[in-house]
Amino acid sequence: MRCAGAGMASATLRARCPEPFAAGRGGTSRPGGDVPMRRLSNQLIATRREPPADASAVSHQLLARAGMLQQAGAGLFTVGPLLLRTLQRLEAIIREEHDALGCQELRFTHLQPREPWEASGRWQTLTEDDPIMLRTRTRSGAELGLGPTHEEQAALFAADGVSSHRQLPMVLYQIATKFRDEPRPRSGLLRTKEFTMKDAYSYDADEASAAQTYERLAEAYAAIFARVGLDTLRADADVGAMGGTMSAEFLAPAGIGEDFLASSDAGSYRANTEVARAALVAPPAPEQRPMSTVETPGATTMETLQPFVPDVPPERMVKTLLYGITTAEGGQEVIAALCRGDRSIDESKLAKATGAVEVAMADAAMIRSATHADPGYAGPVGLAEDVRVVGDHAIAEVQGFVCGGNATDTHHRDVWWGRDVALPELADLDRVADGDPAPDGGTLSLTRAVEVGHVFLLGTRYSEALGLSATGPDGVERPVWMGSYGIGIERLAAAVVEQHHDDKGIVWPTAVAPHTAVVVSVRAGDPDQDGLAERITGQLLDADVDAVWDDRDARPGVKFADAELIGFPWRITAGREAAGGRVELTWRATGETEVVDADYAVSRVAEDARRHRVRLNPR
RNA sequence: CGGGACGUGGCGCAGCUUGGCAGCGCGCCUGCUUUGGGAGCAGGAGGUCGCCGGUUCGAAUCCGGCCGUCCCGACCA
Repeated sequence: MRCAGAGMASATLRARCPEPFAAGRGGTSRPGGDVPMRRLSNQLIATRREPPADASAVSHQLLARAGMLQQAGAGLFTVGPLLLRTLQRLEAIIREEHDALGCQELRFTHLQPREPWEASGRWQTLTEDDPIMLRTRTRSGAELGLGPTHEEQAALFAADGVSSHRQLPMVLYQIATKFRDEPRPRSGLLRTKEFTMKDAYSYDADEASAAQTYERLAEAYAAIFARVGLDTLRADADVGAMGGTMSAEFLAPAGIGEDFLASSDAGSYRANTEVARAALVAPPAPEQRPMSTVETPGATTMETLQPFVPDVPPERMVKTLLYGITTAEGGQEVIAALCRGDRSIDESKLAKATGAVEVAMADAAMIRSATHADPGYAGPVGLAEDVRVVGDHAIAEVQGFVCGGNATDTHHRDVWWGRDVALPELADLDRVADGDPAPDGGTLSLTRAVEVGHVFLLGTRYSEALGLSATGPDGVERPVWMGSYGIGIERLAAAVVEQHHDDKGIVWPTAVAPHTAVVVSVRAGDPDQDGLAERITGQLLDADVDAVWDDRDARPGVKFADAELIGFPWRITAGREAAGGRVELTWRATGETEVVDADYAVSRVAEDARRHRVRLNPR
């Protein structure tokens, strides 16, 4: 990395070089000055025509083809120099938005002692029940977890310094590596075992203040994703294993997403399908008639049942599905889950409602023992005593319904809750689907999406467990309200690629591109072209534009294809008209090209860069 | 963890059914020509066929075990 040189633009370029290399040393064989890192000929550009066979997600394929990524193992990736620049830009944007709110950056340890995890009650959960935390032992026998998250440490750090409400509210954050032993890493960078995360922790004296802080962080998240150029929606989410009182996630619609976002066309309702509710209209109750039994040979599904009870619509039926669940303590239990005949059960909601760690459809033997019938005839009336019954809220509104008779080829009709059978425990078990009525009066549609950010209002769980409290204005000491806020950096980059690409490659938004502009000299060695290209590169750098010069001795087609695959927002091409000081200016997103004076190209790109300025080295 | 697939030069793949010299495309190296959309010609380098064991005169190929990777599901802070 030598930085001296005698080329025409070397004075300006030299100013950009790291101090120790900025002076001394002789010339170079390369034409026109010498700022190696600003020349693609000195960088490793390992583009490929074809993606590795293991890459299936578009973002994984394109990042791998662009040479920005290399897989080290399942869910483990080496981030190449170009991708690192993008990650650094993402981090810079996140820092700026957090610092603007007065958040303070710090760094927790990756290795965390067992004891605080014991104190919060999460050691067992995270190392045994759902062993997502990798752990190890020191030579002296101390047990350590490799941090999958840092609530415990966040509570402990604050406990050491916070004692009064006057020090609050406060937000601490870090940007650091997280380790999670994911059972199934997938889709390239979207789900990995090791990744960079921005995690923030908020501290407030009371709930009202905590809710405000939570809201401000959520707004900052929206601002961050907007700057990044990622289309995201904020949605109500599952509080999950974190525990807490409120939670929202930021979902970036993308075909590869693991989450489903239910959103209303009326615009005011959005939720992850894990918690989404449809606004179901209760079917009108029929005239009271005594419960009766109907012979229904072979009617083991809603469709085959319908002809036997033609006057009863599916919404006036109650479906009974039997599940075998595994509880957190390892126990096995049979659950009868009830929903309306026209609806279905969301198994993740069922798991949450029953406290199950695992839910599976019951097998035929379990069904026979619970119902004394072949599969397909289960119902709430007369189930085996030891079967726990849980119903979706919507079934409470259904009366005079049809349900399985717990005898082969038999159903009951005109069943009334309270009269014929007790209304069971109720919970939200309903699986929402495309076209369902939304709570805000609109219609729900489901979209695949990538979860790029998640915010939690935690309450006082961790502060109580770890001794974090503050004295209020009334002189009473109370546990501090905490919140926790995460953004996955690599996943964010991958989501951007999922949303911004075309058949030629990646189309980075300006704010997060590895470089804002690439200057291409069409024929390496042509003095006019090289001279102009280097001059432009220098001018761009002086204008604070992150530019590189593709000075490689390669055919133009290769350079163009690489520029498009890597996805630089701007390409300035010094070619035929270089001698006259004219270049082509190409906007990657549209492919639009115009022939302009070099100075105009520089100012045009500089203007775009200014609009999307990201400070890579703050302070 | 359940189901499915795959593992052969750097990358993508064929060969395996029916055992008999390890191949193709891209990339790489050298030379000449070429030079505005992934160049042409000529020459060349590069592979313990994932690992271990078995069967066989002989194994990339058949058998067993193991490891690794991907996809679907389960799970997911």
